[in-house]
Amino acid sequence: MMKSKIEAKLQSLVTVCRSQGLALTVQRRVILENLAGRTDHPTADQIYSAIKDRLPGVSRTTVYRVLEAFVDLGIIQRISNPGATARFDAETGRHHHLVCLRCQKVHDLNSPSLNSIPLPSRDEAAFDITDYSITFTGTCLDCQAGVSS
Amino acid sequence: MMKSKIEAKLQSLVTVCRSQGLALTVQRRVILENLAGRTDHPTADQIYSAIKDRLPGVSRTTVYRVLEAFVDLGIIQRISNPGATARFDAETGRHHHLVCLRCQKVHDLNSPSLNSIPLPSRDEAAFDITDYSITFTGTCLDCQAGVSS
DNA sequence: CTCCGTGCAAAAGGTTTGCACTGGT
DNA sequence: ACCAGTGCAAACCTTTTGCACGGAG
Repeated sequence: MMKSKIEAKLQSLVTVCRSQGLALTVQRRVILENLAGRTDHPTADQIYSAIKDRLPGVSRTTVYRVLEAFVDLGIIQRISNPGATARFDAETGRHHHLVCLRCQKVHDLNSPSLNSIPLPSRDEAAFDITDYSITFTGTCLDCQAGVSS
Repeated sequence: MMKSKIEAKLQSLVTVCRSQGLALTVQRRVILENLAGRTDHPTADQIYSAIKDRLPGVSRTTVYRVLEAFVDLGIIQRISNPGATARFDAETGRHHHLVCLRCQKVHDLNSPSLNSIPLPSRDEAAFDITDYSITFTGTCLDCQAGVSS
């Protein structure tokens, strides 16, 4: 029953690959299976470590490439902001961010109503929450106007 | 009037430095002034590029070190998840994340009430929002239990 | 005067790229 | 058989670290 989630993922991989004419390689299957089967949010390298036993000779490069392909296909998600380089903000109060998926710019959003959403309880989250920030993703008006390639 | 925000930041820098016995160097002032004066969320390198005219001979290293110091002092904020390495998630539906500031692990949080917060309007945000994700920061129960160094 | 902070250079990740080969369709 | 996908090695980019000098407190 927990397994069906993994299988659903693998199924969508099959479907997407078929429709896009992409190769359904062992590497892709194993990588997706591994990622779908864990609840932490591994880095590429952690996935590499986890699968290299089952897939001897697999290379780190492949893991990176496969993960990137999956993200493009919408099968998996990359968390952290795009570009993965640290960004800094002089605004230290609680505020939120609008990340443009096209140009990757980050805009601030101050909205009082968003600054007091009900926090999950310590018990519900199994976590001691001290703060939060909402990241909205979408397209900024500039990018909508100048529709480039 | 817009300038007072920058000055307030510089003022807090002065205060903090005094109270902590830290040096109030030109580099620190210029870097903070630059960051406080822009609304994008620059990377360390973007700040470096911006200030190297006004501060010839400044090194990238210093920018990194100063920014890190500011983050520690609570004067500025680092956005993107800690560690800055990309993490992947097979869960593509809307869900939220609990990031432990101590061990940097990322946990999922599914909470129906958080999945339907009122989105800012397109006009309010000047942005076409397609999705969002809330990142809660704090300490996970494991880290609270095993209080390590 | 004493250290903290800086600059340089080099190291240390993490990620990407070029090229030849292998394997899926 | 063809072309996408893979593996390897090297390149690349961002960030960190060691060490000696210079300026702030």
